[in-house]
Amino acid sequence: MNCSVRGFPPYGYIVREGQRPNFCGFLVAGFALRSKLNTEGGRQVVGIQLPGEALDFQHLYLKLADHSVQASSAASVAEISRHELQGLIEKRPNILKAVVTALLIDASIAREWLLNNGRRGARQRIAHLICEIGYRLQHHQPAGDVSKQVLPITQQQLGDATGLTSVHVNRMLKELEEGGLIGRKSGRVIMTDMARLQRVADFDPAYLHLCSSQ
Amino acid sequence: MNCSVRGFPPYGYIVREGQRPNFCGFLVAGFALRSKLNTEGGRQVVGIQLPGEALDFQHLYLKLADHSVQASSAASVAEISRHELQGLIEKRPNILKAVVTALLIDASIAREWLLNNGRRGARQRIAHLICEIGYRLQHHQPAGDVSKQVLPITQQQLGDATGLTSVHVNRMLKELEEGGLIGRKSGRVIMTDMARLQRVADFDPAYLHLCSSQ
DNA sequence: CGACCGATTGACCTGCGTCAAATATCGTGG
DNA sequence: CCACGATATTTGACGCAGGTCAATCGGTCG
Repeated sequence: MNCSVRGFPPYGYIVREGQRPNFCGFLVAGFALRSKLNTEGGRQVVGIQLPGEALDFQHLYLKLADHSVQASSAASVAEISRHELQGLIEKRPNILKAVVTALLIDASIAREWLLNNGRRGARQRIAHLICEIGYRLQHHQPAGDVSKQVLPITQQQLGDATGLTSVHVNRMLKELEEGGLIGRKSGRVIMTDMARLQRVADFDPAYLHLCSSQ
Repeated sequence: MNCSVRGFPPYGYIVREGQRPNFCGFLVAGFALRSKLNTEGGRQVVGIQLPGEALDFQHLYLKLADHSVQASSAASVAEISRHELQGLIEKRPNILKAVVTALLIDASIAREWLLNNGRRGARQRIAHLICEIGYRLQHHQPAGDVSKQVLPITQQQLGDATGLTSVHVNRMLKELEEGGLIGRKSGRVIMTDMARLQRVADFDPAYLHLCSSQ
């Protein structure tokens, strides 16, 4: 199998909207954001990818990328040609199942984001997203202690993901901190009290399907 | 192949959130909505399905449904057991490709909805959704004339899909009508001027991937 | 040290929500 | 065909969550 690893700087584009990607990438290290723009320049983050996750199944059988994928920190990406991956899927039921399951989970997360951004107020909305990132981080590194890590997302990015302005995100983070629900470190978030935050956020991890693939 | 057709009344549940669906459904006639609820009872519509589309690929390899699917008019649904569909996918590359492509398009639509609901104002947001429904209707019935049809969605449902209240949807529809951008018939929307509406809505159909599966 | 990007804060404004009442539409049974 | 109830639309008055604008602060990197 032909597979190489490429490095990306922070803000480097891994896939650009409108482009035709010819390989499928897996995030080996670092973090990435999926995003779209409207014509007025508004940016919406439509997904967050953590180390170990796939980046480009989205375009496996489609001609053009409908959104961009961008490194949000220094990142390295393992690449396999799209054609080769298609071959693997058709021959190996295990791989087919893994790929489709990953796609289904991504879609489930997008739907939960729709609910979150559409039907929760700013405080809950931000708290919910923080919970999601915490859960997913923990799942990827069961040994690590999320309550001591600085989350890999800026206030600007939190705003772009929740449909809020960074100014308002800042106000809400201040409140959450004052309530003892989160910690801060030079402007970034630390999940010091997952249990309480989860209650405030109306967060139920079922949609992440962490241990429920069939 | 074992396949039966079932009828559903308006508002009948085809799949319930939290349930384990054991079959995959195809909408033969009528319309369906995908939706999720938060704990305060807020409802978010996360997708709309038109005749001819698949309803349950979402749960092909996942244990539990993360959202509900509900008929929004009288509907009939052709069902095939999930197990049987899994077998077909593994044996027939054509079917695999069709199923994955449908999933990818659904996911692309969800991402566009995130952008729409997060980064556009109420007027644009509603106009955009109307454009999408019009485009998809037209694609499913190339012979029909969308500009004469009443769209299969209520103002309440438009609100649940865009993250707005039905009251505000009503105000915006009134404005759109006064501007000559849409028609109305007993409270429902008619797309009388697709071209102009599209411009107002910042609508670009690329994300529907209507003719761009690989 | 200087430049730059992100976080922080305050003052002010507006788009959309809330509440509530009136009106229209549709399906059902008499 | 009409009366009725249930459901959806429509409208107005009012309030607030979150946006906008702008200035300041802080950390990081060359």
